[in-house]
Amino acid sequence: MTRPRDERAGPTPITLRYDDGTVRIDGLEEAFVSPSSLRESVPDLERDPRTDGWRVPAFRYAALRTALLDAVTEPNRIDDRVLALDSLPALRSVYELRSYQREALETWLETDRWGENASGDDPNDLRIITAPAGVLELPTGSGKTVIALKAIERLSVPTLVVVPTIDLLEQWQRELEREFDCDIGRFGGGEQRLESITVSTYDSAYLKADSVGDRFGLVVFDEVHHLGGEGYREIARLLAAPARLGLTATFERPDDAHEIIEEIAGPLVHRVDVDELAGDHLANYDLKRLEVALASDEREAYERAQETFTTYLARSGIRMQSGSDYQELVKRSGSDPEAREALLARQRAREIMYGSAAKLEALEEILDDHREERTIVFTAHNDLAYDVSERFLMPTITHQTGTAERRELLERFRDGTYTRIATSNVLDEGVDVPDASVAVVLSGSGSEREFVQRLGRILRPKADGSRAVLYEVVSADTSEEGVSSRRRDGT
DNA sequence: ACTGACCGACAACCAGCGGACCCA
DNA sequence: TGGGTCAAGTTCTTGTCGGTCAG
Repeated sequence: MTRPRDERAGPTPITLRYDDGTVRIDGLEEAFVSPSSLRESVPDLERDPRTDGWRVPAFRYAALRTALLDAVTEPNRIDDRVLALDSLPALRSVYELRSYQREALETWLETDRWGENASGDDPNDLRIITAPAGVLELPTGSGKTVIALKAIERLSVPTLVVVPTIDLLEQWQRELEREFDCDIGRFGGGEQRLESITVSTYDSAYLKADSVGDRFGLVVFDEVHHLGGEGYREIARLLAAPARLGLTATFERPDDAHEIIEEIAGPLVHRVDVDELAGDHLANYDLKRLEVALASDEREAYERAQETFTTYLARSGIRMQSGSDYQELVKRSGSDPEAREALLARQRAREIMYGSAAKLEALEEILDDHREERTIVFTAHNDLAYDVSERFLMPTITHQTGTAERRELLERFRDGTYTRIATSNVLDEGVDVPDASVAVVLSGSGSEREFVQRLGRILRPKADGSRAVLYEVVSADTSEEGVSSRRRDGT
């Protein structure tokens, strides 16, 4: 299928093509456009010695196009062949947005950075009237999916939706099929099928992006914080899609990789806080923190392990003030057996304070207080999850739980056969967990993201309007107090 | 069709105390 | 002078996920 060449374009137009995750630019010098002037808005413009042209990573396409339209007097001299978009039936979504959802969507739409529509005779350009790019931060349970569905409807352009887990892959596929009544493609879970609207896992998108990067006008990154990973960020770089929407409940990352996400997916443009929605669209909630003491033998073992750790630090001159100091310790442990011993001792200390006997006592009381309520108990380690399971006779889900068993347990939890469930990190993200009203964080990391996700499990509005409770059980006089305050910094 | 084993990716990982050095 | 930066050889362990392949 060839497109008619524009006769009025005069001699040698600038040609843009998609090529393996990049945009190839030919005819720049012939049109008297200086590459250095383009570099201001397209920093990674590079000469390609093999083709004697220029090249940018595909994610710069929108910026490149805008810059070129500014630099060229006659728009016709740009022959834009980057996107190869299929036609799409008119999309109609029946969802009514809530007011905060509408506000988020409109803010995102206003981030348009598409240049004026240039070569108007190309059906491929006409489809895209705007190219917004940005990230929305909204709490779990606030209906992020619905906003994305509306965004897809508004742009009505072939769209790739990228999600972290197979569970989410299936949820999105169902939603999209129901909403738009057309075939939905799928990359992931053993299937590689391209359609105008396609859902993909991050892993499959990583494998396919360079070959299908010209087929979408819009890309939606669900749980966009994953895009900060070293490998996953390539996905966004290889796609030419000028419109980008990122969704997450917790945008900022401790490693500052959100700055990279802003570059490749768009800046954070709108955020809604949990407390703005609590009581109205989400359940009201209480946070309770219980401190428990270590038993004397635990205390002794804890101090001994901590001692081993700190003595090594003192002897080796590591200051342990920031993350890089910790990295340093880890590096040394590769060659220095004493450093390794110190790290293992620290690990033992953590296991002791995370799984102390008194925590199980405290849990017993909590469970007594909430007998008939649906309760999820979270732990940091599988061992503790299994301990809880054994002592209180409640089912456990860890990553070792098979898919069939996992599905059955969640189903029974949903229908009320089980009112309690214990889990490690499995249910933090991406799994469709039935609503609960009580969450007990028996142990966990200092991650604010983990905390927010666990809190999200109890925030769906209750039918009777009752409040949800999240308990944190912390070992007193241990470094867990610091861990606990770190994770709650954002709330 | 499902399962288990394997692999790679990702994330969290954080006593406190100072000292040498560089640059504006 | 005052304030910010920061070591080297490439890195602990645990937990979780997706993709792949064999049976």
